[in-house]
Amino acid sequence: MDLNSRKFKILQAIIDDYILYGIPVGSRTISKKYNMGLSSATIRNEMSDLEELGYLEQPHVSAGRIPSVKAYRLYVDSLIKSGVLEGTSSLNLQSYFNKHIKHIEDILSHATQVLSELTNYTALAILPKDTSEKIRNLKIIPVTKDTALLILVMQSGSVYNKVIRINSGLSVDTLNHISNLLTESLSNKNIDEVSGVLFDLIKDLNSNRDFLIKLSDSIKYMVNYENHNKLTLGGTSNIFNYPEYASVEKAKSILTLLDTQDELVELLKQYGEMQFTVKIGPENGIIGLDDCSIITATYSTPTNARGTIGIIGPTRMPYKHIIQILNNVSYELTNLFDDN
Amino acid sequence: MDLNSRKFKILQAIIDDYILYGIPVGSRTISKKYNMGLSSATIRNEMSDLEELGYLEQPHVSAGRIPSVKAYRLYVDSLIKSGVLEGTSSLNLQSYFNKHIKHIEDILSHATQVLSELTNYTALAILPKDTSEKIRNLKIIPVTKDTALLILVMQSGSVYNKVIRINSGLSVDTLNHISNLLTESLSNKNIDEVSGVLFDLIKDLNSNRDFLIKLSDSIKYMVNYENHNKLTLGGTSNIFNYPEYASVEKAKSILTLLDTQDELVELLKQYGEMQFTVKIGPENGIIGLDDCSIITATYSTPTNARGTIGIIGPTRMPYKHIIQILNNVSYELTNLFDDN
DNA sequence: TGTTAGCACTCAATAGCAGTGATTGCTAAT
DNA sequence: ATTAGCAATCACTGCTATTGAGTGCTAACA
Repeated sequence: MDLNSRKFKILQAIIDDYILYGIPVGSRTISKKYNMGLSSATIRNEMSDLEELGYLEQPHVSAGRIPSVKAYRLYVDSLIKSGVLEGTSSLNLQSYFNKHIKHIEDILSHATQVLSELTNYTALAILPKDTSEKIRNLKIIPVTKDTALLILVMQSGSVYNKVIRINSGLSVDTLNHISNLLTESLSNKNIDEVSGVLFDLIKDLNSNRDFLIKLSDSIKYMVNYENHNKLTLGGTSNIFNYPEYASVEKAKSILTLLDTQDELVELLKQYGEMQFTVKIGPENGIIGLDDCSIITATYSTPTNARGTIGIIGPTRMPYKHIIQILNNVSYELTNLFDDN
Repeated sequence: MDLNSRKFKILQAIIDDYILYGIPVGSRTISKKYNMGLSSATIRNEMSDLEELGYLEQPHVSAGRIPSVKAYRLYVDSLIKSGVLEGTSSLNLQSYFNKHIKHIEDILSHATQVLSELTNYTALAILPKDTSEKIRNLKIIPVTKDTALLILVMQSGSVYNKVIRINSGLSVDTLNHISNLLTESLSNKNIDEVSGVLFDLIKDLNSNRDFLIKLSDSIKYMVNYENHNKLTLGGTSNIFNYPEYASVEKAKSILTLLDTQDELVELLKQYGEMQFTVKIGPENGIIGLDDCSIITATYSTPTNARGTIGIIGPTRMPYKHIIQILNNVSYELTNLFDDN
């Protein structure tokens, strides 16, 4: 027994119906609504086979059947193979943004907002992390007697800042001097080059050794960790639109996850390797998220750094529709950055 | 008929019991558990009076009674009068923070986290807004041909940054020049003085007029609006700990509110006028938030700018406990800033 | 006059139960 | 290979009876 074309058609009909109504689908429904030219009894036999093959599940014996994760997976794979990811964007994301020039953080926050409105699911995204991005400018501004502010501006316009402790022996002029020296020697260098450059500088200067080492660490820390462990969220409360999360425990578990962020950030980072991912139910690997699907796409900045944007929702999800929207949004997002 | 001391004692017992268990309280419960030395019948009579006075409500005739907003208000007022706000903090917030020097944003975010864990409610806070805060440093860094980054550092170490459009006629050197000039003339000035200083500068320079005006607007915008319209949240999913929000619509409405932020930000700003506020149920004035209480306290930074931190939860709330915790947290928070 | 015991009454909540209907699996006929 | 027919299953619905926590009222009591 294998999955012939008739079985596939029936399975598809069941998935479509279940996605639409969210209640178990019976043989009679398929026979009548999806005019297959087959009686309910025949469908019944096929459904029994499909269950044996692992594509369908039965909540209880007198209920209809619901698609399994395996079925969704088949469905999504065939969708993607059929070219749902192609086609130009009918969406003009640009029009959703006002004309102010914005930071990437603002753009992304806005994009998740838009995405959540378009899909009615919760949207989530992470900022791109670009180790090859070049430093543009560096400045050390004294704040108190023994603290200063380290400000780092990247070529893309990203700004990082961090309070650092300074040796009280360092005068404002010295700091200014170091600041200028560093801007000069670090500009157009990327993060991986910082250590090397500072090492050379230490040799030349032969003073302020500890301070420069600490600076180097701070710079690396800022660029590598700050911002890149933070989820951008949109439409958090959309979760409640679905009967799957009508029970408070379910909703709580997912909202706690969104609150905690860490696990999801890791997931998105991981997914960022792929242009497009669809993780159905337990495929995402997070315990307690077995009945959620996560769909992600990557977007890129002009410097070719890649971030991830996606949505999270119940396993029962109009995959085709959502995939198209997400595809468009990530495409438009990339465009938007190019223009800016 | 007025609220004599016995009635008050009974009312207090009812409130205590209801806060603890969340189910309507009957006369027998009070008579037995709170050994008043009175029979249930007597309590019954008193409860009937209390209902007439507006302190109690009956969900239905054969249920017990629950405290009204008026009752909670009386209870909280008497708590505050009895000096619950005094007494030193037994809490050492400092120990919750690691030893890294942090930005105020990080500290506040951490503080809401701690507060939500201590109270089991959702904590919310806004950053202080200090119009008297002085500018320390200003820098304009070109990013693309026609955009630049405006970076503003305040005396407190707060950093604002914004992408601005520049006239392509402006060279890097000119920008640098303007940047230095502005740092010189604006440092130690507060926001209200920016317009005046720039006006004088325009007269002297007699060029780049439009650019300087735009800069002045940008500066004012950054300091006045950025950051100050953003809620810092902690323990969002704590809402689900309470049977009051077991229904999904309830939970959804409050989470949507937290999502939207605007209304709550306005509220907190307004409450910032007071050292301490307890708004019970409809007293907060937000529609759809009739059955939530909001308790806030102000904290202050070394420059005497005041921010607001608080919690939001169901009307049934252990006010005494929460007020004490919040009082301690705001006190410790203020201390923390002083040390830093 | 305030307090209390007693009692009838109310009503939400719960449990039990029968009926309904959607759906299945199996069998026998086509 | 397909289908009609049928018994069996079982969640769901709606009805009824029961329970029990609670009230208000009245009459007796200190």
